[in-house]
Amino acid sequence: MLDINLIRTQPDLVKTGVRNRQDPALAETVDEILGLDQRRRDLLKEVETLKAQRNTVSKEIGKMKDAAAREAKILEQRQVNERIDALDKEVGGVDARLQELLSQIPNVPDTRTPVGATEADNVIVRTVGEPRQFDFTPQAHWDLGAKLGIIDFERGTKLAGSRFYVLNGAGARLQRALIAWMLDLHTRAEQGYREVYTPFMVRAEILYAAGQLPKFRDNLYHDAEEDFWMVPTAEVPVTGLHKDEILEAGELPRRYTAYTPCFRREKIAAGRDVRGIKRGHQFDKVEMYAFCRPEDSDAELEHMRAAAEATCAQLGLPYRVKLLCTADIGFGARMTYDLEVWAPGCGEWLEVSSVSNVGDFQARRANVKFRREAGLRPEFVHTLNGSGLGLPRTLIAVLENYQQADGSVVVPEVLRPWMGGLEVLK
RNA sequence: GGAGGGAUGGCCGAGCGGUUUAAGGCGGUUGUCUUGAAAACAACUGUGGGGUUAUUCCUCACCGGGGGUUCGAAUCCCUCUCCCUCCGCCA
Repeated sequence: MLDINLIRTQPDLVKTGVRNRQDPALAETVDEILGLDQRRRDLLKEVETLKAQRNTVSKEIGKMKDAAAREAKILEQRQVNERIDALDKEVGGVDARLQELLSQIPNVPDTRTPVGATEADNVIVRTVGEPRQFDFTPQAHWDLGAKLGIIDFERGTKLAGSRFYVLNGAGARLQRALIAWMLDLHTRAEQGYREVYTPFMVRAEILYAAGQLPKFRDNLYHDAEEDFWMVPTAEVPVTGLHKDEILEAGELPRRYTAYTPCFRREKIAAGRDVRGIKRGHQFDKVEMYAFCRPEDSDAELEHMRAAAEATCAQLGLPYRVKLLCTADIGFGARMTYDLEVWAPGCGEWLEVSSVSNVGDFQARRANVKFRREAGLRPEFVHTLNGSGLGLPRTLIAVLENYQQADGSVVVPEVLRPWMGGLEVLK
């Protein structure tokens, strides 16, 4: 959610933003918002004057002794109340429309976000690590995993249908090792994230606060009976953690890391990426999240990007860092880095992390503020989120990068303590 | 699942149709006193919106959320959420 004040004072900045996001029609929405905002303020002026009068008159009535005069005053006030009701109704209508339109306007891209027309205009910032040279043809994880007996696609389908799988034995343990190792990495002092375990089902209002509703309703799983919503990412419950709170300036930045399963319908992508474990309705992810002061969010983005990079680097996976262009950044993001790891078996770069500075866009919606100093007005915090990392794709990259000619897979050194010392999956 | 009791400012806690401009207390900030601190005393101390600006003042809304009754609602009615106590069930 953008600040109405920003739209009021710098409409051209907002319009340029939506054009750069390749959504020029929204520029007209900005104009409609400006009109509604003016109308709203005009109405408020009128109705509030009337309400001030009513408050005065009501007090007078309370003190009146003469019954006839009192009755006359009450009748008179009834007339005024009709006008107030009508105006209130109109304000309500204007307000609802205004909120609806306002919620359709995406965040203004950061000046450093490259302007681009398609995802082809994303900028590769750097590539780290050399893709390994194989003296045999590397297998894709769906072959590798099936032959090792650690990924069972048939039984996954039996249990829940397409896009589901079962991790078996060392495969299940490898994923658990990755999760535990990642959480331990992010909670170390130099990264500074606090581990939290949150509900995996939340109320609708938490999804509104995180910006998932109403826009992404179709991608969410929902229990109608209890009105519980399955989280599509840990970003949702962690954003909600400080909903309607005013934080102390001294406790910022607040960094959180959380492991959750993520549940997504993936309707839009039906038919794409059906093979393997790259995209499913249920996947695990370790997420990083930060609440910070506005002036610190640029640095916080780099800190989080570095934390995500460290995860890839310490696993020994070749990866590259992409700076997303205006056409490809998410709705709430001002600036986003994507991290992609190389998967030699399926022969593609897999997005394992997306690290974004959301500015005050989400904080405004979730109403998370901080107080700079005692006595000063609370201000909105900035929030950032990033994966650290998504599990299925990291698992793919580990299996495919560490495979050997005989179909066995070497366990990356850093994971061995969580694997009971196991060195090779075979 | 059943029965009952609650939700009021940063915290505690009164108010249960009209001098409430939400009492009182605690905490906090500032000041007086003091070499300094404490104590005492005094003042100030919520959030959001709109207007105004001689930067100060005016105004509206908010007593868990939403809706209603009324000239007037923290107070009455409806509804939802959450918390507590007891019973039942249960990993």
